Amino acid sequence: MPTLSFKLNAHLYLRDPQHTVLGQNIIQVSVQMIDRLGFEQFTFKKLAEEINSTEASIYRYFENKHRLLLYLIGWYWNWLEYRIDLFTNSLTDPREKLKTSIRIIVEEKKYDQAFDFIDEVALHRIVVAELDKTYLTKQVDSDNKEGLFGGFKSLCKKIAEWINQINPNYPSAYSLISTVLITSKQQIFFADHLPSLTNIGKDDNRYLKLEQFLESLVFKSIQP
Amino acid sequence: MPTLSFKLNAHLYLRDPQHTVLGQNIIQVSVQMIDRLGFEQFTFKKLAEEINSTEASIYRYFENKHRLLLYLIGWYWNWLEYRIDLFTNSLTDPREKLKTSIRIIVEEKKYDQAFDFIDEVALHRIVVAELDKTYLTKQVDSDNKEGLFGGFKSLCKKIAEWINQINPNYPSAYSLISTVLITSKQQIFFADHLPSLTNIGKDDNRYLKLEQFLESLVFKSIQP
DNA sequence: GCGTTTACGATAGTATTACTATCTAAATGA
DNA sequence: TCATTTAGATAGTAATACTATCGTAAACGC
Repeated sequence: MPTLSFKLNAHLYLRDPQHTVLGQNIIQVSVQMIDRLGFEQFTFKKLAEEINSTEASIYRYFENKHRLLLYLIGWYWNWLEYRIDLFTNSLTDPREKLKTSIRIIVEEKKYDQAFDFIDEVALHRIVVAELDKTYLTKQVDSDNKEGLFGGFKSLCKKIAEWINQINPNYPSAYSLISTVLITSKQQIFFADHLPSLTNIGKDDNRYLKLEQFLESLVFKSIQP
Repeated sequence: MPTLSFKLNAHLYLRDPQHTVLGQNIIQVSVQMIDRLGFEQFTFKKLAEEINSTEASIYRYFENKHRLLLYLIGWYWNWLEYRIDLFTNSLTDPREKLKTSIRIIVEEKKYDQAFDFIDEVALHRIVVAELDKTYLTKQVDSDNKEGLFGGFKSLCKKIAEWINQINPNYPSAYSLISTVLITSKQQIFFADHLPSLTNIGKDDNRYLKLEQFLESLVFKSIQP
């Protein structure tokens, strides 16, 4: 199986981390560390120690740690969209495409061999815990102008268009799908930490329950 | 009209800010400042300067700024629940109660004279922008054990019970209502900053559109 | 094969943040 | 009146999020 890579918005980084050993190291180890420490406790200094490099060297790749988070989560959305493309490719019915998308959005993530040096399982946990921090900032407008949220928007648009094919009169396709994308992470977080805010448990079939919840939410909502 | 106050979980503060002039000042001015600066840029030092007090004095009321945010947002949930109680009190049909709740959750907030020294309009903007930061932390579990999220949970439970009265077989009442509570803030944020993720605009009838989106989401979902 | 760019490690330094500690004065209250 | 509570004043600390400069080794172009 060939190794793939995504072309991410060039404003996300100063030097493309996919092209060098140090860059790949930064990505790989930062995923582990943010997953372990949480984004607040994670610093470039700690990362530098772990990869036997220096703070200054990391700053040559990323302007700051917020951009690194945007990069990682941007990568995640690209990866999700790639997977959705992969599995909807052969389908023609937009209902089937939508259903498949929801399954892929929700499904328990496994390590994807097609992408070296990214631990998708840890990255998924990062998205669950840190996603909202990417846009809940005072610089959201300037970040957005630079296109740093392109991955999320692109995915949203793709699925919203299928919804509009199913029911052209449904007026809230974008709201519905952004809600689904975010809720799919949030409900997992609640199940783990604030269980009285959810009906999803900690058991093995949590992903199935979540899928049923969201699938019914979406298909009932868009029904004419 | 009498002035009311809420009894918040005592773990939220070290000294009850509602009981002293300094405390009330801390609350009132921190709402203005967090609204203006955002939670990240807001510091106890800046607050102390603005109210002509000292950092040390503020630390006598709140252990840290995260607890202050939890306090303010806890206050907000209490206020929302109080308003929902006020308007559903006279209703008997759980469908009506649910519908009214959604209206109150979504509605454009106005200054509430019943509560001195809290600017509900600014506080609502804080909830829109900062809510997720209250629980997306590494200490969420210990915060939760201390009951710091009680306001959110209480509101969730109340509304979930109405859903279960309407359709006892709907299996995701808690997930649905926590989704609605959070989405109601998120979609406003998207409308202001990431408009391609929502169908809600910046226009005057945004609250009406949001209400229709969420009302249809909820009632179609719980239909047997 | 020689000069030049590039990459990166090493080191130092800075303003700010999020506290903690201690001391004193004024107000309160029994 | 005396003890306690409350808060202002001041000082200090470890950590964070950078910025700046320097030296060197490898790679790259011609």
